[in-house]
Amino acid sequence: MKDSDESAGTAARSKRADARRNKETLLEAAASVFVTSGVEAPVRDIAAKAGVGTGTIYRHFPTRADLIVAVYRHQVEACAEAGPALLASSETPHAALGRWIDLFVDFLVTKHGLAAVLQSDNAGFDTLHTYFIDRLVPVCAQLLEAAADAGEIRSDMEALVLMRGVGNLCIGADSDPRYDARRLVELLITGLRLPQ
Amino acid sequence: MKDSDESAGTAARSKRADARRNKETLLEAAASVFVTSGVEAPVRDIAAKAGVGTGTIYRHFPTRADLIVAVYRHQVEACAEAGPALLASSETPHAALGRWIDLFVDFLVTKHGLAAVLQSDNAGFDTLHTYFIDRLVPVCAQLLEAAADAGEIRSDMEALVLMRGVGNLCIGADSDPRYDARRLVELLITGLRLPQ
DNA sequence: GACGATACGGAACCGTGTTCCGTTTAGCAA
DNA sequence: TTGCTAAACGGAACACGGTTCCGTATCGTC
Repeated sequence: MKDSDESAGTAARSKRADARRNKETLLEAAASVFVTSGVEAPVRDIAAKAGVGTGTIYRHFPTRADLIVAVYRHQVEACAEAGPALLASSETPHAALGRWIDLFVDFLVTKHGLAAVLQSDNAGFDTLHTYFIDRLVPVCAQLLEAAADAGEIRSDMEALVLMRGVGNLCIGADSDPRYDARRLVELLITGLRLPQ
Repeated sequence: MKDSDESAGTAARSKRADARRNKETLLEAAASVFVTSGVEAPVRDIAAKAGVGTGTIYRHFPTRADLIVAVYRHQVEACAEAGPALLASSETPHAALGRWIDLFVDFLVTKHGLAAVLQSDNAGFDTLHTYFIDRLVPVCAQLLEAAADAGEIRSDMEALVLMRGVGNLCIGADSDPRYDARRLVELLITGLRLPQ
């Protein structure tokens, strides 16, 4: 809640009304297009759906990645906030970790193509990388540390590596029904366990 | 060894000498460019390096993916053939599986960007998918079955899924030194183990 | 109602893979 | 050796993607 949330803010005087309206329209159009055509949908398609020119998109979102971030921000936040909650409510830290990773996988798998775009080293998606990493890695780290402290898992796995691994496993999970990302992730988490 | 291997063949009469020479030049140029710029290097770069026009590339290799397949065919073949060999020479099937996966990871990780391109659902890379899947999945399946029969691992993991998982884990392994694909793959294989 | 700042639209640009076609050349025959 | 033709070549042109630019339209204020 740092910007673009005008509903309760006292500031936000500078933007023109039509601009704010357009931004909202764009977010809805993008969300809708992402559902049907995947995250890799052409910018022009989104502009068309929203009934605006491409230039308008770029004024509101400097790059495609910013648009993606904006569309999914809420869900990423929810995922991030679920971490501590699960830790508090689960029997063991390892169970919390498992459930949290499950949430993360849910998120990635349901957004057609998001996982693939998340790892693309295509410069220009830096915003996307940075946002996901900055927001989620600390949460994952907390869960990992708790589980390690409880002696449930090995302590030499960095959150960043695990997150990227899970993210990678989710690539292509939608486009091929034979591929079972969730099971592989499960295996990965199992492999993390210390032979008690 | 079905075509393009003229050295010992009695056939191969139809192609003009310069064409054969160019194909060879192209393969070398592509291999060289792939090493320095990655598998995603522009076709034009490869053409330039080889000193030919882009049209020439497309006459020899109908699509970029065909060129990639041609460049790496030898190594994929070697990997495929290593499967049965490892199974015969290792103490246990699970050890053979581990070593074979290691070979596969070696291959993917050292080819800058190959893993990423391998999974891209970008139609047009079908050739690449098909070749890898057709050639390597049966080998992996054989290793998995042997290990399952020996009671070392769970028997409900399909080779295709495992291979794609391992492939996915290798994505981006080169571009970020903090990411440790090999360790994640190890974890995955560990997770496969039956609690003895 | 007028006017200046703000926002808009979409043509234009750049970098991809791929196709197309006029030009060149290898290889054979006379 | 010379001439001919099918094969191969080169690279301009096309399609398609993200992004930029700028003339035009609109908002909001005076």
